[in-house]
Amino acid sequence: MHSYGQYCPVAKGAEIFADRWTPLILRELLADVHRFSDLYRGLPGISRSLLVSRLRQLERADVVERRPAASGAAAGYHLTEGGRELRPVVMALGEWAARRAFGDPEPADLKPEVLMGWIARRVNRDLLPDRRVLVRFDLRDTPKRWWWMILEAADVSVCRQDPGFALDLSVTAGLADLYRLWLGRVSFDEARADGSVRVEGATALVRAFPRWLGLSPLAPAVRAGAR
Amino acid sequence: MHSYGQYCPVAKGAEIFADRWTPLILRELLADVHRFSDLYRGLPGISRSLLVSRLRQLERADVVERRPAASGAAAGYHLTEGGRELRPVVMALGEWAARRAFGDPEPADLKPEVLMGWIARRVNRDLLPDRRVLVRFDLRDTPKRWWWMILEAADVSVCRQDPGFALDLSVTAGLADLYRLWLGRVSFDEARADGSVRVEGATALVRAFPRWLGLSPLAPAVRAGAR
DNA sequence: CAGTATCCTCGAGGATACTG
DNA sequence: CAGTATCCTCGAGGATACTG
Repeated sequence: MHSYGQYCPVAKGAEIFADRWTPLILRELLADVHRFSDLYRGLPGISRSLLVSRLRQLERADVVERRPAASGAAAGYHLTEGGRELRPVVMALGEWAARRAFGDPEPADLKPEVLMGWIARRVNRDLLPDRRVLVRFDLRDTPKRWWWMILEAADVSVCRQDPGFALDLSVTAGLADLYRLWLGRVSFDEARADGSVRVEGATALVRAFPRWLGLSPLAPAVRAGAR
Repeated sequence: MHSYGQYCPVAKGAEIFADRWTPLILRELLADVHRFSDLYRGLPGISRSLLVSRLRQLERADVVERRPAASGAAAGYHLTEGGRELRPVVMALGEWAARRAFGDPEPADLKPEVLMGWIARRVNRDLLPDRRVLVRFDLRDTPKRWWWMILEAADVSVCRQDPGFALDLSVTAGLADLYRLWLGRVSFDEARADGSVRVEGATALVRAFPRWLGLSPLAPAVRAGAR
């Protein structure tokens, strides 16, 4: 970690926070991603060794704590109390960018596996019905179009193969359209109205789906910036 | 500027903000430092070419605007409206660090010329008397001990030579003590009580001095973190 | 004062293969 | 799954001298 050689809180904070990849690693940890492989998959472009090195730096700064596998619990990285207090910093940065540095998506920034992970993690599980729901996403403009999401109160998981049991809902959208919706650049009503996102299935489920879908925590800021 | 290749506000914000030196440059601009040489002097350790390159990046990001010299006004760098909106981000980072990553000063972090600049810029000029006040600082544990500060409602300036006119106040302190005071780690009363900072001169001026001295904007957070 | 131009260094981090 | 070990590259940025 680079030292600025200044006795100033902004300098000390920047030494810890303002390093390549670190804000994104904190974003993942704040979104309750804890396992090394999940962090790695959520940050395409980082190398395994750089991720390890950043996590070690954050451990030394008392922001992250590595919990070895215990009975029942998998090993993983967790924010300390001090680390959790970085949420307002990450949010302030994201809110600023949502308003001031966030345009329409560039194709190179759109990654189906990243978006599917974001969506799955933010599903409002307490609003789900008392049974397993299977949703298929058809990202019609991508090479590997089909994604399945299994929604249960206990867990939401994503897979690339048809799990084989009965489909409840089918969502059809362009990749950019689904990104725009989840990030709040367009509302569900707008996306439905212009046909960019289509949801099909039993009427009750189609109606419930928008409530299950938890948008990005930055969706309100993106929405405000898009007007 | 490095791209993270993600359509996410935190990523886009980090591309602009979370780069080496950038948070400190923004701190200076937010503190109304505008001239290239003043920015350079406030960031010991940066090279001229790196400062130029960071300022250019911030111009491209629409955060900074370079105003060429006009009649009466010197050339300088100014925050755009979007740039000024980064203040909550810089403050959130500083407040976090003040609470969680800010201990007692390391000798290598203490630089008299930096601290004198900070103090001069934050003097409460509207509380000054209706005349010029000359204050001499004796940083008794540093090689170049003597600093003079000329306080006027219109401007506060620092110099290394005795300006020659009558001295109003004399402040004697160790360098670390003066840093601790200005950053809020100790209060004026505590510093006076333990003798770490001594102020001498006419009684009325000695009484008024603590009100003239505007502490760091992060002093409340440092104070809260130091207990 | 406010930079630019040139040359060069070194260390951050990538690529790849391997491991408990 | 969660890393470590090794080797190597390249580009960010330092040093220095110069300029309108």
